[in-house]
Amino acid sequence: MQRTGLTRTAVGALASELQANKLVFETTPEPDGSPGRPSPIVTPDSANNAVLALDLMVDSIGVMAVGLGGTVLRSVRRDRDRRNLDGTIADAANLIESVRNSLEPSCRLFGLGVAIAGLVRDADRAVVLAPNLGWVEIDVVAQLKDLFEPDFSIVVANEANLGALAESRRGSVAGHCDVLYLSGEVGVGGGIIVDGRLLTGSSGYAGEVGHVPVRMDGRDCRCGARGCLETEIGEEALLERIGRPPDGGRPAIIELMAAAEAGDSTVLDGLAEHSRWLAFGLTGLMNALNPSAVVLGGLLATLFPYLEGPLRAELDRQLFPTVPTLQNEVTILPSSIGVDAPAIGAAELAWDAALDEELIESLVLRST
Amino acid sequence: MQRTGLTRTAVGALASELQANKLVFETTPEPDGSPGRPSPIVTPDSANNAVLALDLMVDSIGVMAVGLGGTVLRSVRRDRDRRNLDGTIADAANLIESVRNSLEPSCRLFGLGVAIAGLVRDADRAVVLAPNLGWVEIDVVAQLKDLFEPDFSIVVANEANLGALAESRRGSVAGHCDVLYLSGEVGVGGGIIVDGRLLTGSSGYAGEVGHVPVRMDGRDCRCGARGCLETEIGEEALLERIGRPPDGGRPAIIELMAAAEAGDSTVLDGLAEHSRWLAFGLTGLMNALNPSAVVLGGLLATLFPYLEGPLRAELDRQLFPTVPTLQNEVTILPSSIGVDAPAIGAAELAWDAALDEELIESLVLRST
DNA sequence: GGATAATTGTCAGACCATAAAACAAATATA
DNA sequence: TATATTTGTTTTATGGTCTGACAATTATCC
Repeated sequence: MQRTGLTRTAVGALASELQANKLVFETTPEPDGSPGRPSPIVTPDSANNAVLALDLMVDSIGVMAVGLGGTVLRSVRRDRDRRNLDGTIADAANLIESVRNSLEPSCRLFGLGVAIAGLVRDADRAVVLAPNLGWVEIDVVAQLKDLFEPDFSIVVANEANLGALAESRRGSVAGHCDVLYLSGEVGVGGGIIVDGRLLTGSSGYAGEVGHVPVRMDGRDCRCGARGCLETEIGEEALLERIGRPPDGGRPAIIELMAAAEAGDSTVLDGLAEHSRWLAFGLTGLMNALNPSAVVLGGLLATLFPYLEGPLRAELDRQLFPTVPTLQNEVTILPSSIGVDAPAIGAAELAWDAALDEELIESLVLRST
Repeated sequence: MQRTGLTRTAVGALASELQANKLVFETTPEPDGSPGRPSPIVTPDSANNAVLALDLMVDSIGVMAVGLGGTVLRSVRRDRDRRNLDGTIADAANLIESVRNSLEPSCRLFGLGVAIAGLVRDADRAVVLAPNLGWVEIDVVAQLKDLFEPDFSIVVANEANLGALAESRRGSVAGHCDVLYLSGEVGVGGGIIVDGRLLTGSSGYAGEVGHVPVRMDGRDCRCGARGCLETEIGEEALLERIGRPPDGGRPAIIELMAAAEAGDSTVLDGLAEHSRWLAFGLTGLMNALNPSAVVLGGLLATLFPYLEGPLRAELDRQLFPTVPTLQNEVTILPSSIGVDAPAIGAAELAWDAALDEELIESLVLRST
């Protein structure tokens, strides 16, 4: 019955402890036609137990409250128009306060997860470099901790890494334990899930799949290197490839989608070429990591209907073509969460930290 | 004192249990000048507890006996001259028997680890494809199990993956938890260590870093794809780059080393170009995985003195040059184990499986 | 509708690993 | 020789889980 290998006794003890801590409540189930005494359904009390998530993207700030179990209780997003650090932090603080005040007074908060479009050092959770935010060596936790109790748990991680976590737990590939996530906008980021856990690497910088080099004589990348995947499958590369000004932004993409819809062969050819470069980058990562699923986010999710065909065709040619079964073992899907993926991932991370602490706390309480 | 957080009591109980099982013995230590009662030194009884390792390489077969703690008790290698499956298996069986018979009669065997130059499916430990051995869908465990008791533990994994495991535990980067290993011979393989564990991926095919594509208009690869890293940094590519016949094999490499030693500028230029491609491939993997150490094996270890300079220079240009501290955080070293790395890794894997089983067994024994 | 089977919660007792505390043993130093 | 220091050992306590018996709740069969 239970996958954990625990007995009814132990499960019951744990469940009643969670109930005593008001983390879950039990309901009597609908009769389902099976014989025997029915098991009560334990439901996480998501309305009264939540974490906050903050997503600092390049051109918007998102704040969420996510209940235990993953229910999104509140979600707000506003444009990021104040481009200096203090202004961004102030806007974020205001959003956080408004979300916090909109929650029921009975709702307990267990932590804050922050998603950042930049490199986050694992050791001190500091932002080492966020080129698109204009940050270098910023201690985000220090900037935000005055909003909360002194011991309030704040965790920080890379935006795309958290997007990967969100997709692998709540998104289109929920249940997959080995996931490669790749999200393209102006910048290209990603994340790697191994055995259900986010791969952080030794310092926390893992998952920078946008900067896998794919073309030795390629364009200069904003990271300072040359020929990165980002310079081939980022937004600017796509627009340039199709003969549009590379700084056209979202309106240009919308126009491009319309042209593709109308069958514009220049645009479709450009998207096919785009797919080939995407496949080229994915092949290496898939051969190195052997994921069971690949999720494409951001612009790549938007364009997925036009990318999928040429992408699969190219992968068929590149992914160990001598072992044809290999290709069928991997699922390739667009993101199902979309722009909120990093925030949802940040909430997941905050919950992970909070539940770890809860566990430790309960052990300590027991021993006193 | 102890890193595990256990008390003296618990450590003592575990140690005496291991001693009762004749897995370890205790010795009185040399006086070291510090006050207090000295702790006895527990030493794994490597002479009386061993696993076997079999390494099926392209042109040789290696068999080892490795004691508890990693001591190599026996190691033999012979050329693989019989090219059919039955012949190879027969030779392997003979080698295994001779090694087994050479051990003390008191020595208990806890399992066999097999390293294979091919793709190994995790689910059933079968060899899906070993192009250089000429194998497709071979159940190696079935081929070998008649040599042993019916319930003898046999584990199988990819040769380069096991090389990575060996280097991360017993080799030049012992102690590092996040390691990228890349070994080049005719074929290029590798392995990825995450948090001290071998990354297998969802099906067991992870670590095929030789087939990361690096050049869209590159040469055809034996894997069926085009432009794989192997086609740029494999032995054949190196010889061709320097103007030698690509099938020169080891004699050609020895001659090439001599020319490099003598300062032949064509050869040195070729090795620098080789290093640039190596750096190109490594950059992507390092950005994706953020390892704390990179180990180069096989031909790349042999050539390391000539590759290191240009390799580091190229990595300086490619690895997030805007964050200069990043490059200093990673150690890059040649393999210190050499050709025996896969066999030692296979022994490690066999020990892992055996100790898991020991643990389970002791738990079962307790409860009866 | 009542008896039976099936399934699960709950309680009491036991077990096992570890922790805590006191004591013994072994070493260095004054 | 005495004392301090460090560690092994023994005894007792504790906490989480398992076992087994019993109670509770549902479906099905007659």
